[in-house]
Amino acid sequence: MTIHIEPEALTDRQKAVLEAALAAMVEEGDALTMNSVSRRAACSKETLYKWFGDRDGLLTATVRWQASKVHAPVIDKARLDRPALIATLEQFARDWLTVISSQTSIALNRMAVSHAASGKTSLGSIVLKNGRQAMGRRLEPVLEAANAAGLLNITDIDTAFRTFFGLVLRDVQIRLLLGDKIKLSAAKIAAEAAQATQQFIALYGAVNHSNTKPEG
Amino acid sequence: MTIHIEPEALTDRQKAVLEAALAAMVEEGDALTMNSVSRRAACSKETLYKWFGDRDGLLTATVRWQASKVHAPVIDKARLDRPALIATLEQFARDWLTVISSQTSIALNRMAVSHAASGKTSLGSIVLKNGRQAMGRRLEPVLEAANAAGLLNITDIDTAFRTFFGLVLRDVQIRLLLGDKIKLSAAKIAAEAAQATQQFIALYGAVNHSNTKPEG
DNA sequence: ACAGAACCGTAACGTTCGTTACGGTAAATC
DNA sequence: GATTTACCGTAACGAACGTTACGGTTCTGT
Repeated sequence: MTIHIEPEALTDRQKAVLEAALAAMVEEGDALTMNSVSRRAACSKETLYKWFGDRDGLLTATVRWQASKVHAPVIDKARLDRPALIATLEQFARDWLTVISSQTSIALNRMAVSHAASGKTSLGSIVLKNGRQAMGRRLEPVLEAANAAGLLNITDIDTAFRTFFGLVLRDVQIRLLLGDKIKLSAAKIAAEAAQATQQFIALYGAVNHSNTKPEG
Repeated sequence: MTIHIEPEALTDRQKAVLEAALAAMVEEGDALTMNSVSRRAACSKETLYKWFGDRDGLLTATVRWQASKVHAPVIDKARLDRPALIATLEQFARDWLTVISSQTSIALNRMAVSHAASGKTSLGSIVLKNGRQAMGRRLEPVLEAANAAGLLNITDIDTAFRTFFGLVLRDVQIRLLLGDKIKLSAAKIAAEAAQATQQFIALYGAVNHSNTKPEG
């Protein structure tokens, strides 16, 4: 029996427990046990079961809790000229790379992938909805606005977003998930974000005023 | 105790057992048991342990066995003009998308991701070496040849490959790993491969003779 | 034909871990 | 102050599964 608790309806104590579960996920991965979580949270296993039903409910609540914490910053489409568009895309790419390369994101994605392998796609769909899909919902209005402003020349918004997705993430996410040791400094993230933006503009920019090369 | 057996030194019977283990991976994921494998392979568990040491050894041998089966077709760099380059890149992208979207590849990558979460990076590095890295070793000579022939204008081969990686795979791999139901028909794969190639040429092509748009 | 090895099928062992149950404590409610 | 509620810590139960052991069968070499 899995219990559904909306993230908004969580008490402070419950949030603290989920935070402990999150830490356990990061450090132990899918091998985390109800014991280790209860020890970390300094609570009894009985409480875990009363609040979250079973192990699956605890994992789901933890993923939902983490998802609810990530708030997409609002992007202002007020004055959208070419420099503003570039700045927005770069910021977006930086944020994205930063999140993706965080230990928390890696642990959550690994957990969701493992669950998807067992037919339990609930975690997978949650991560998908709050990861890739949330990014799409957040960026697509910007692309549409840029399209309307004559800055971009996009016929299919979804395809354009998926292209931006590929240009930003490249092989980073899969390598991180597979345990490849990558050191992504802030400078490197900024450089990758700038390059991805440059390439995206080169592909979809309506008019290219600069002679920038794809790579510097 | 994990036993190492080179894939070339496997008997036919052992290959059949690993094939059964592979099928078990695809159908049961990480939840596969020594029992299910032995039942599938019609062999005794004692044999599994004698041949592969332990569960981890069996999984590793299975991944290595699958990896040894995938032979990278040789790409002829003899006559490399622009149409030949485009055809090569498209073929490469098609093959890649086809492999990535296969049930076997999905199961193996999921297994490796799960293992990486437990600190066991052996499977992850194997999959990485035979996936992303093998693709790089295979494509980079082509890019270098195209560069030398004046067809492409690449300063950093590795970065260019990672860009191609992103343009081809986009969000497909992570969505598949997370359990998203995507139906990738041969036609769709061909279209995506063509588009990725077109975009790659648009970014790195030395001279653009055609007025093709990034998407059609 | 016969000895030995290899292998199959099944049973048994031990551990881990999810789940439940229970006694004890502290705070809240009346 | 008594009672209820919520929670902690620990113990105990039961199932799943990795691992090992064993008797029976087939294959191999001589």
